[in-house]
Amino acid sequence: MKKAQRTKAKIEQAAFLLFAKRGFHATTMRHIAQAAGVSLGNAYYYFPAKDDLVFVFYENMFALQLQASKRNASRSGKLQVRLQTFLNGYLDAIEPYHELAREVVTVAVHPGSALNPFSKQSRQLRSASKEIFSEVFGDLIADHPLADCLPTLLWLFHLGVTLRWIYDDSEGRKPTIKFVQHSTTLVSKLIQFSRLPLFGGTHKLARNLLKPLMRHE
Amino acid sequence: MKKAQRTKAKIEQAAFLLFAKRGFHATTMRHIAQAAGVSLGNAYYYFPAKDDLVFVFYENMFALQLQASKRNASRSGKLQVRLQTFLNGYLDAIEPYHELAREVVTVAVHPGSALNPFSKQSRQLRSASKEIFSEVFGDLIADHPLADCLPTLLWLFHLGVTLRWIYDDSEGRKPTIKFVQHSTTLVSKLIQFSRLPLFGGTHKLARNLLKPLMRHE
DNA sequence: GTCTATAGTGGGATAGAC
DNA sequence: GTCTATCCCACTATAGAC
Repeated sequence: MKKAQRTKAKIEQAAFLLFAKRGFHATTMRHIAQAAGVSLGNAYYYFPAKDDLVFVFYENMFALQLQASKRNASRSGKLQVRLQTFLNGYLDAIEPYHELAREVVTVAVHPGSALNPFSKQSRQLRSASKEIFSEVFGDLIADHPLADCLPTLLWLFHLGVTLRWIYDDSEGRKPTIKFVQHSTTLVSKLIQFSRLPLFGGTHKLARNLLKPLMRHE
Repeated sequence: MKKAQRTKAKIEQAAFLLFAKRGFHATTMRHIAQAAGVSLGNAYYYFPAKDDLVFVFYENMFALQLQASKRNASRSGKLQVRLQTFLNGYLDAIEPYHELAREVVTVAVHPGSALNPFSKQSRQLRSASKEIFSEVFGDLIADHPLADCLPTLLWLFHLGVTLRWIYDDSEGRKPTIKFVQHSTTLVSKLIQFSRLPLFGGTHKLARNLLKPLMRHE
């Protein structure tokens, strides 16, 4: 391993520890540099902005989520139950980072930010996430008239759940659990209903709406 | 008018001009104080944080939107057309602030921020907005089984449209226009469909989902 | 209560020497 | 690649004038 890589890794490790311990805002670049045993300027050499370190942290959080979600996913049963189980597993996995997530959205939502879920930089993460929805729920949606759109829709839905969770400052996240319970029911009902010929006219509409979200892939 | 009010207004005016000219980030408290002809300390006396000035600016944008939207709203015709006209008027009204809006979301989305659309501080704005939806579309939804929820739903929808607009960096905002066209069609179809007895079971679900959003009012 | 002036803290980011 | 020194800015503190 090259020296440069080691230095970079040291800075990342120090940053992650401090982020987890004190949050993003309270962790300064000076803290990170000191904990990593490098100069401030050197930290900036590898990470031109603090947000870049946050992005790497965010990528790691996602990797964690991917693992946990695959583990907890059941491959049989009703769509609603499976969706609920899947999302509950996901929420359990990210629970330790609730405080951090509240801070990260501040940065993530900025249109030019790499952390923004629609950004070019997070394209890989996004594709990987959609892939998971397609794998885990593929058997249930394969014959659906909107089969090509559903992974994207489910990915959007999971973003919504994540947002609800971020804004949930209650003790046991009961409101989020309730939200997941009700929204998965609604979503699976809508998915079922949309199979009916009555909704034939809305399919093209839905596809048009999602097209821009699918363009980067 | 008291001297204090005049000073406060001076600072606000200076801030708004500079925000519009250079953006939030590039405008420093020193600039604002200097342009307003007051000391830095005095600016902080009235606005303890820069974000407080941003919030007042944001409130103003909203007031503008309310006026424009009421002006442009047609009171007859199909729901889809009326929704589309309404939203297009809204988008025209906020168009001059597109650059600024991109910056403001960064602050607004933070769960603890006053600018966050779900925050306590913006309760009045939120109620006023919902009130508008209820006034402008009241005749079409009065007899709907979900009549009590629809203003909140439409308000959420308008937030979604705003977000789409913020992320639209194209020249003439064509993608947003398209989005409004398609999404208003989908939304009005869903509102129509949800009148059918077939959907009786989903009404309680929808109401449960929206309950938390309605609690602060 | 309103306002100025000034000095200082701390943190993000950069320049330039080595 | 790495460091030191420096800049700029949000924000605080304070002492005092009106």
